Amino acid sequence: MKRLTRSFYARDALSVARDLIGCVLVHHADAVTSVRLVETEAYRGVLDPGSHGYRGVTPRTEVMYGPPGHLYVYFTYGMHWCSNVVCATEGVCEAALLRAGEPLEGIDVMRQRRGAIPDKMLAAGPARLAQAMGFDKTQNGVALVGNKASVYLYEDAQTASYRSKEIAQTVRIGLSPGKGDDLPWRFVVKGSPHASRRY
DNA sequence: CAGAAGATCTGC
DNA sequence: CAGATCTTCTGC
Repeated sequence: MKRLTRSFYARDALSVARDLIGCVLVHHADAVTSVRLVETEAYRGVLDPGSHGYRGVTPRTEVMYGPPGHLYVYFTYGMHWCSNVVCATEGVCEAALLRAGEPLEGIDVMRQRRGAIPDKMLAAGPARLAQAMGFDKTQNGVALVGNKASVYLYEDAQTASYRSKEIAQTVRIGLSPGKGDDLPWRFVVKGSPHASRRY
């Protein structure tokens, strides 16, 4: 297994989102939980009406405008947390939304967090994934790189096999008309039972 | 300072 | 298919 380093994140969000497919996301908390990503989306700051960073730096978006290789966690709809990895370089807002994954380690812990539901439902959606992984505002801004990181990503032998599966590139989910809903910046492993919706 | 929308999910 | 539920930002 090989940890993703700063140079992986220091690219445009579209490239990062695509290459995150098949990578493993890990959270070392009281217990260890991990998922293999099967669905991501790119959000591209000032280029992208769908991005929280479209209108520049605010208290909420400052993490995305910061250095790459950090986690951006936001709260929405009055009850959900969603997580992204920050891309590009400091001062440039780009991020990849972590939309769905296949549970690997800590499945029992994920069930404690999410309820007694099937594996394929534990992380099938950005808010479900964040809940299964135990992410909330505590993790907003944490570094994904460096030896002390408790949240990080890695690639392994299976990563290549996931990347060589058929990856669908589609429009993003949940955006209002005119807010970048026509941009094909979503990546999903075709036919994956762990995706937020079948494709 | 008020109002509206929101990168969603669950249960009816 | 509607309700939950509250943060964040915009406009006045």
